[in-house]
Amino acid sequence: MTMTIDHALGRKLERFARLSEEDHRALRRLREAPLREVEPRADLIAEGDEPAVVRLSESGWACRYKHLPNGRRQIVGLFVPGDFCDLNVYILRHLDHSIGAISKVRYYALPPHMIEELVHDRPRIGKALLWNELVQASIQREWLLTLGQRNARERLANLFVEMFHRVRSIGLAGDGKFEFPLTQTDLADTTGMTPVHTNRTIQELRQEGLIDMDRRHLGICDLAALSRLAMFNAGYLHLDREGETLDAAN
Amino acid sequence: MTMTIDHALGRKLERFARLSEEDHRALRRLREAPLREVEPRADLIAEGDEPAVVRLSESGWACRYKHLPNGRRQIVGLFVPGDFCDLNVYILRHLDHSIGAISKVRYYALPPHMIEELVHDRPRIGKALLWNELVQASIQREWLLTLGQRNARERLANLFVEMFHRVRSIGLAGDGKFEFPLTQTDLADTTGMTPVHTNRTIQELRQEGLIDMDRRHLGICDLAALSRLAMFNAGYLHLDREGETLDAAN
DNA sequence: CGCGCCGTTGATCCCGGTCAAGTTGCGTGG
DNA sequence: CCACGCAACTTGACCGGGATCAACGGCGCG
Repeated sequence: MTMTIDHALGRKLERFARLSEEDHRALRRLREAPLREVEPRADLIAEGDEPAVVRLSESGWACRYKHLPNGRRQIVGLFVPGDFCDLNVYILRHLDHSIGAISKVRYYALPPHMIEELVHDRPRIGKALLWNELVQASIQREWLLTLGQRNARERLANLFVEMFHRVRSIGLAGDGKFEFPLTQTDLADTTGMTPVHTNRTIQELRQEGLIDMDRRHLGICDLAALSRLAMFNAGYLHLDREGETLDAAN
Repeated sequence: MTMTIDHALGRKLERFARLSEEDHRALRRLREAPLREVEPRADLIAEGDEPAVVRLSESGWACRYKHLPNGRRQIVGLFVPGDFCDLNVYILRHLDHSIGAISKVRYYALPPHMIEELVHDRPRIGKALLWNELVQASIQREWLLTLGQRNARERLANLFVEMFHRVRSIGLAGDGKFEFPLTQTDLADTTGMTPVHTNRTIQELRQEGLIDMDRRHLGICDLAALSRLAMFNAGYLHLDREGETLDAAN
């Protein structure tokens, strides 16, 4: 079951500001941009490239990652449908990281002027986009906390709970079970651990009845316990409808 | 030796866009905002507070940090003079982290409308500020790479080289020696290690003739070797004058 | 002059890394 | 329909970087 991207995106942005019918129309117009498709494991854009377009994910999962010269890889961000991969980075001359597809990804390649016009014509959307970027930055800070201070079980637990909330917020995980296409190696590169230890830790969580995970699905069996283990603090996702005040009627 | 903040800030922003005399005048006017002072170890703002002003650091070092319920602390960002602590976060309802002073910090408390007017009146400054935020985000990504994939020596080496470049870019470290007020405990909270291991690792780097560090100064003795050890890749700081094109004359 | 923070040192432990082999499952082609 | 191949997952044995626990020394400050 797929959903149109302006739907997922609109749904996300509405967490910050209630959008008018006109706003939603403007978002739907983003679908006029070319739709591109990349296979799993392929790059959307690689480090050093000059970013020319803004990528808006339509379906599939992708990740932002960086390499060290010794070959080690760190995933520094995950994208689900409705996420902008690089809303602003076209400002920078060269990209300092790469973006790769995890599952098959389809995305809209928006020319920067399209964003600039959208922000100009629909200031409430512009503000919501800024808010969205701030949430992304907040997630990055939480990931720093995770890598610096959480142990193996806490790292995985926190990632699972976060992604559950993020996927649910776009309406794709109502029942606690959702598509989760990361391999254990991807998980290892995300949590800064080895694949072997990632595997063993996942098995622990499984045996304790906290999660139910197969090759491409993740089930959260005991959200409360998992959140407690992770020391999950929902605040950083800013899930509460912060922008009740910023109403379309105003 | 202190320097006026608009000087440090202007210098930084000019890495992206050449500013006109009018632009510089507008930056200088930021100094009309109230100047506040906080003692070392005190907070500028704490998690959960409602951010009401934009803080522009004038002198001293500060850090952004997060706590886990078990008491562990992670520093997720460092601020030197001329840095905005939270250019945009007043958009968010509640702060998801705290900002604390490391040395004595003086900062301008800018009302949000002052920034909004500045960005509106001087679009080139607005664009330079956006660029500056993107560089901050890039630094966060590199820190994720550090915490996930670098070992103890590499972590410290990378931090030292990064801060050297950042301090030099505001004109405070011409000779490779500069003020560095972090305690070893602060360093431990930044690198995700224990104070004990931080201490031992610093001693290694000292004995190898890479650094020269006393209670509040850091000297980079062998920048090339330290950069190599850290696998430092200057790209993420976007130090090259990226915005030659965005000239004030245009 | 004494208290507290910071840096230093030593002894010991353990979480997670490393190395090395399987095993399972799925897509591909004969 | 089966054989093959590859990628992902699993398991076991061992190792080691960094954590932990516990003192102690130095220096800045009241």
